[in-house]
Order: sequence, then C-alpha cells, then structure tokens
Amino acid sequence: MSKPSLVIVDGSYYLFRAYHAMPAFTNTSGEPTGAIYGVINMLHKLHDNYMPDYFAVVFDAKGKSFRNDIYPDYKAHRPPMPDELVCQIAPLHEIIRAEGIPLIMIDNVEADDVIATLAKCGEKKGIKTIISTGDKDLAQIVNDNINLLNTMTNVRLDPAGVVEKFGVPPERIIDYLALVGDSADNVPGIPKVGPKTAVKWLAEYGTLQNIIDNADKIGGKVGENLRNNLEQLALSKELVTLRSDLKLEVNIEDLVQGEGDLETLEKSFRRWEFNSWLSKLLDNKNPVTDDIRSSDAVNYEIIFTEKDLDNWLNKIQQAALFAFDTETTSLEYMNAELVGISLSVESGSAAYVPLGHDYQGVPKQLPLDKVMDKLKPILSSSSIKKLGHNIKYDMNVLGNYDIELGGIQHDSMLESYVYDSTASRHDMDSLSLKYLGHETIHYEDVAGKGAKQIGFNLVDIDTAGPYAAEDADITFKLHDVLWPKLCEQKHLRTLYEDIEVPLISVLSRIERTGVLIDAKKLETQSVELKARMEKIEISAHEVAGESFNISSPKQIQVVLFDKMGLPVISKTPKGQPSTAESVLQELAVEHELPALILEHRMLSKLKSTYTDKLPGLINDKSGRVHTSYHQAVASTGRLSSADPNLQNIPIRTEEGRKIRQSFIAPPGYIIVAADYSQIELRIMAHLSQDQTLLDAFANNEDVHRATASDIFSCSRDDVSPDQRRTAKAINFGLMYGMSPFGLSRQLGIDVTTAKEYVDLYFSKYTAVKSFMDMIKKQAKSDGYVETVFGRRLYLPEINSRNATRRQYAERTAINAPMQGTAADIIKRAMVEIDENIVRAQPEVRMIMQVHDELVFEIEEKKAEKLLGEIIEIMADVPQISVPLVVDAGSGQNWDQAH
DNA sequence: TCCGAATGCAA
DNA sequence: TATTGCATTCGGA
Repeated sequence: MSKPSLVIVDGSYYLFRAYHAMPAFTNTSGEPTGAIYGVINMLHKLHDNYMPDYFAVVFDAKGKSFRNDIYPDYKAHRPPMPDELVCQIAPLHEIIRAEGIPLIMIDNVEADDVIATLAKCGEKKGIKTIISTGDKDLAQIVNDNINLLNTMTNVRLDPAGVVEKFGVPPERIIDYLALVGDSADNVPGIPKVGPKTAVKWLAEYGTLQNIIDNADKIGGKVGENLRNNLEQLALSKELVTLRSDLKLEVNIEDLVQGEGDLETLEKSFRRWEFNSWLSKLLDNKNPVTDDIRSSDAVNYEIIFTEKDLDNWLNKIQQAALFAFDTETTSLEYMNAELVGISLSVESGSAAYVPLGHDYQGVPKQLPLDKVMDKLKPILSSSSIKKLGHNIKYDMNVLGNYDIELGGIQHDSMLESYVYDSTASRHDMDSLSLKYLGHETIHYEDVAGKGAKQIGFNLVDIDTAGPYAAEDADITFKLHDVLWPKLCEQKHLRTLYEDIEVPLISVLSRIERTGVLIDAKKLETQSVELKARMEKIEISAHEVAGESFNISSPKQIQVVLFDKMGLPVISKTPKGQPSTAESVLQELAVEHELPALILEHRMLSKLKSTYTDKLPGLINDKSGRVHTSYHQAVASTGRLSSADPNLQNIPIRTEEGRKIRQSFIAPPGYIIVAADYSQIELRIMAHLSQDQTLLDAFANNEDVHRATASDIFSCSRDDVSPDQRRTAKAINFGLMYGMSPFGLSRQLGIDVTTAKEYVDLYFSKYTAVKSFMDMIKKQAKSDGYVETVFGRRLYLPEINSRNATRRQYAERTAINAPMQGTAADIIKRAMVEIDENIVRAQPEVRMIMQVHDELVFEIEEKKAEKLLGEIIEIMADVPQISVPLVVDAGSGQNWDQAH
C-alpha cells in the first residue's frame, strides 16, 4: 500500500507567478482579476493531477518574522506590491476558502517555515509530501519523502534532482544559500561568490564550517572577500535556514479539501466574472432544473404548421428588430443547403422552423419552397431590420435561394469585435459564456465531432430545435448586452454603423461573385513543378550522400548540422537549429545542399498551397473560386481571407507570378486592380504631422528616395540604389516599431551602423520620433490605442513587467494605428464603391480585397471610365492631411493588372 | 485523428 | 530581436 500524500502549495509564490504570467485580465468594471484567475486555475490543475489525500495552501501573513529581528534589512529592498495585485488577495483567499481548500496563514511567520514544518510533521506520520513552489530555499528539506514541484516547468525535484539543479545535495543547500546570498530577500552572500564558486568550494571542503575553517587557504579576491565576511556568513546561514519546528494549531489530518461554500463561490464568480466556472458551478448545483432557472427561463418552440409560422411572421413584421439564424448542411456557403431557420423577436423566446431534416422517420416539415416564398419579402425588405451572429454567412446561404438579404441592422459578432477586437474569439459560444455566463448547446453536442460528425439534416428535430432556437435567442441576448456598450463610445458606434455593418453585404457580394481561375494553366504548372522538384530532390540526396525527406526540417537539420557539420546560424523559438530561408541562404555560400533545399522549398510551397489546391476549389455551380473574408479576426481591423486565402497569392518570384496569371477575367471583361500607394507611411505622416514627411507626400515624391536623401544628406538625384534600399527598410521597420537589431538583420549590417541610421532618421524626422514616444505613453495610460476613425485596440500587456511582452505591446501600439487606419480607409472605400458603382452596374464586380488593394472585373468597354470613378472614390475617402495616391492597372489576368 | 512546431506566402 | 494574417508538412501523442 502506498503512503498517504500531502500537497502543499506556496500560495504567495503562486500569486506572484500568476500576476506576472497572466495577461492583465479585468472584469467589465475594470477591476483586475488575472492573478485570482491564475492561482485558482493552477490550484485546480494541481489538485486534479495529484488527487492528494491532504491538501493545503500556505500564504505569507502580515507582520515581521524572526528574521527581521536578527536582520532588520531582511526583504527590505522588496518593492511594494502593486495595487492591482494587493486588491486581488482578499478575493482570492475568499474563493480558496469557499472551495473548501485549507488555507494557512500565520501572523509573523513566513510561509516557507510553515511549509517546512508541515512537511516534516507529515514525514513523521508516514506521509509523502509534494511542495509546489518556485522558491529555492525549500530545496533544503527535500528528501525521499519530501519533493519539490516546480510549477513553471512541472519538474519534480527529489534529492537527486536537487543535486542536478544546484550541484549540491539538500543537506548542503543551506550552506550554499548562505554563500551565494539571495538578492530577492536581501540576504547578503559573499561578494563575487555565485552558484559556480559555491558549488566548487562545497565540493572541495564538504561543509560551510569546513570552508570557514580553511578560509586562509583560499586565494584570490574571492578568498579575501570570504575572510572579510566570515561574521556575516553566520547571519546569512541563519536567515536561509527554514524552521521546521513551529508549533502549529493545525493537524495534517485536518488538511482535507472540504465541501465548499457554493453560495459564496457563486457570488464571487459572478462578481469577478469567471463565467466558465460559474456555469460549471450552476450546472453541478442544479443539474436537473438548470434550463428552467428563473432568470434563464426560455421558451423555445418548433414550428410544424402553417398557422404557427404565420403567427411568427406576424410577430416579425411588427417587431423593431428580429434575430434569425440558418442551419445548413455545410459550412461552405456556396454548397450549403437550408435545413432550418430559427427566429426570435425578443430575448428568451425563439422558434425553430425545420425545413430540410431528412433522416429515416423524420416528422412532416413545412415545405421549404413554400416557407421561403413567405419569408422572401420579409428577408429582402430593407425596412424590416435584422440581427444575426455572423449574418454574412446567412446572407450567403440565402443567396443560394435567390434571396438578397436586406435590412441588416446588427451583427452581434461584429458588435463584440468593434467593442474589443483583442478578445480571443467572437464566436457565439465564447461570447455567451463571457457576457451572459451561459454555456450554450454546442454544435458538437447535437451533431457529434470529428469523423463521426453528421450533417445537420440528419440531426433529430427534437435535438436540433433547442440548439437552433437557442442560437437566435442568444444572438438577441448578446445584442442586448453589447449594443448599449457600443453606444457609450461614440466613435465605436459610428465605426460599427458606418463601416462594419454596411460592409457585411459588400463582402457577401464579393464572396458570392467569386473569382475566375484558369485551372488548366495551374494544372500544367503543377506538372512542371513536380518534375523540377523531383530532379532537385535526387541531386540533394546525391550531395548529402543519403536519402532523406527534403521537406522535413528535422531531417534537414540532422543532415546539415549533425552529419555535415555546417554552423548553426540561428535557433527556432523552441531551441532547435533553424533551417529557415535566411539561414539556408547564408549556408548556401559554403555548401551546395542548402541552395537545393531552398529551391525545393519554394517550389513545393507553390505547388502544394496554390497550383495543386486552387483548381480543386472551383465551385461546380459557379465555375469560380469563393473565399471567405473574416471580418472579426484581425485585431487591427484588417480583413482576413480563408478557404482559400486569397490575400497571400505569390507575386515576388517569376514562378509565383505565374499563379497570379491564372486569376483571369471572363470573355469580354478585364481584371482591374487598384491599390493605395504607401498608405501606411502616409498615415504615419498624418498621425505624426512630421513636416518633412508631409512635404514629401504633398510633392508626390518617391518617399524612400526622399528619406534616403534626407538621412544621407545628398540631393535626390544622388541617392544610390543601396541608400534607397536602406531608407526603404527603415521606413518599413518604423511602422513595425523596429529595433536597431531588427534593422541590422534586415539589411545584413552590424547593429552599430543600424543604430546610427535609426538615430540619423529620427534627427531628421523629429516629429515621427515624438509621435512614437507619445503613442507609447498614451497606450500606457489608456490601455489602448486608436485609429483615425476611432477603432480601438486594447493592449493589456503594455504595462507588463515581463519585458518581452511589454515591448511587444509597445510595437503593436505603434503599428496598430497605422495598419488599422489603412484598414478603415479601404473598408470605407469598399462600401462607397459598392453603393455608388457596383450595385447599379452589372458590368463591374468587386472580386477581391488584399489589404491595400481592390480587384475588380469590368466589362472591357466600360473599364476605363469605371476605373476612373473607382480611383476617385478611393482617393477621396478620408479626412487625412496627406494626399492618397491610388495606383491602378488592368489586363487579362491579375498579374497583368499590376 | 488531433495538435504544436516550423516554415513561408501576402500586405 | 519587426506588424497582421492563413496554410502547409511533419511528427508525436
């Protein structure tokens, strides 16, 4: 039989750890909650992992300990705890207690001493203890029955582990710490003695006492330091020695996790908005009556009769706003067939109209065409206002039934996105949990998941009904919560109403129009690529002298670095030797294999991602390729494109451009592309109001050339190609909040030179420099940055104590207003072009958006005139103190249009 | 079958 | 040790 187990948590350590590791979460009232959340989460995980017989959390209490008596400076250099942390302590304790976890805090005694005492006490009773902490002091009590658990790394330290980590066994840890000291606790050590020296001495002389006795024999400056600090060593030793003989009023036997105080937990979870725990708690508390809890009482019905349907249609027509949601057979909108529609006109009640369930024994449903005939005038009407969640999808599906959805008033997904674009996801399930504290029925709950998932048409109507009706209901409820929040922020509301909502139908039209692709051409290219790749692979294997998978970075790594001994230039984030493009390019100088790998990589990328894939994505019915633009994904306000991603079609290489040549116009039409020239730099000029930069744009100069002539103090005509390249790299780097290091890497120059360039730049463009300082400062005080149009991006980590995260947030603070303003501008242009040009004239179709570029197909005869109108709208959009220049081109394919 | 890591395409 | 995305392949759980 195994021994009983005790897990002791160093609560104070957890608290600091959670505070620093977690993003700065707050509840909607702005009170910080990250540390509470983090600690509770870690406690849950730890308990689930070890399921100990006994469990306790120990915190440092108020008051000075005996260590302060013998050494007043003990922990004196600790900065005061930040307020955002202090205010989380009491609520954290309350939750821990309410969860029934024994919490120990003893005035005037440090947590470490309590932990040591408990562990030793347990040992006497034959209990095995695991102490979860990051504090190295506790290593001194490790033995076969007492282990440490490093929460960070999940590494468990037994005596051998202590030796491995510190170089000395647990019995010598006190000696070791006394020699080294502890700057965090302000425990003095011997000057110049660090881990290395301490371990060396202890290996040589065995114990601290023996080192002291032999102090004369140790030479050099450190020996002198040792002899000069002998007295202090005794003090340090006392300070680092943990007390394990405290008289505690608790018995190990009492350290059992109890029942928990559900009332308090519920109250706390609501107060701090830990909604996932809250809903779990409520589910457990009230498993049977959960869905009829009075506050959540809902009335969902399934409609089978014409009379009931008419009844609902009446309600809809009278309602100020109604929510609807479609259930379909597929997520690909072009192939999706309607299975049912859910409707809601007020929070709490909804109806599901099944239309296309077709499993064996399905009840008789209302006929789809009849229902659609009745719905069509309602759905098409621009005066009957609709609300949906990702309503663009529903609009696309309705397009398959020849219905053009009108009257789109709200989209709760976009409300959430405009309110806080940095929220990780804006799907209904997450938002319901976040804003309503309600766990929705998940799609997987009704349709299964993975390979076993079935189409919604095969889902039992009685199962589908509540799920589908809930979608419409939750959409309504989310809108009820989010809309008032948006209205409180005038700019956000305007952005949402004037840009995002109108854009929904514009994007729907682009998506459903699709783009014509020359599949034959791509297939031919695939064959060519395949042949080239095979040749390269064969020669690569010859050069390497062995066969290996050329598309496996891991195997390349073995061949290049282990077998051939080429130098490791850089490492991946996980510490593996990198075989990325820039690395291989360098290695190509000394060996022929890297070049072969590079070429193979490029070709295989083109083949697998583009030439092989795109032809298969052509829709049977339309004969074209249909992407999805995601309107609530990019934190900066940009769109993204997926399935397929049409925003990363190659352009830089000759082979890549061939792929663009396969994006073609139908007979009688041409492809027209219009893109904003240098839009982000222009926005930077506007935001910074830097006169030099403003002038360059006002005079319509080549901005990189102008920058080069400014920083290298030469005339515009004397700028060398290399100087222009440098200036261009600086200009681009600036917009990303670049560092001199980044610039040096980009240009392949040393950091000192790069820094000189940056300094030179800022001395000429002083307003740019002050703009960047200002925006960082503003981000730090506000917690967010804004675009010219008032789009907001929260930067919770801008004040993080973790330097990497903070600097990352600082770079985002610089980049987001520019990238985001550019996104706002082109979105506005799209709305206006759609409204003023596309809708009225079937001869022109908008077919793609690539961040700063719009692509159209236009009937050849009208192209010139319409392009002029398009450019005019694009250039006229903003209120910005820099002229916007639009470059445009046209041709039979997308490549020619550039 | 699922997921993270590494890589590379675009603006 | 440069911003925002999406998709691929590999390889291990």
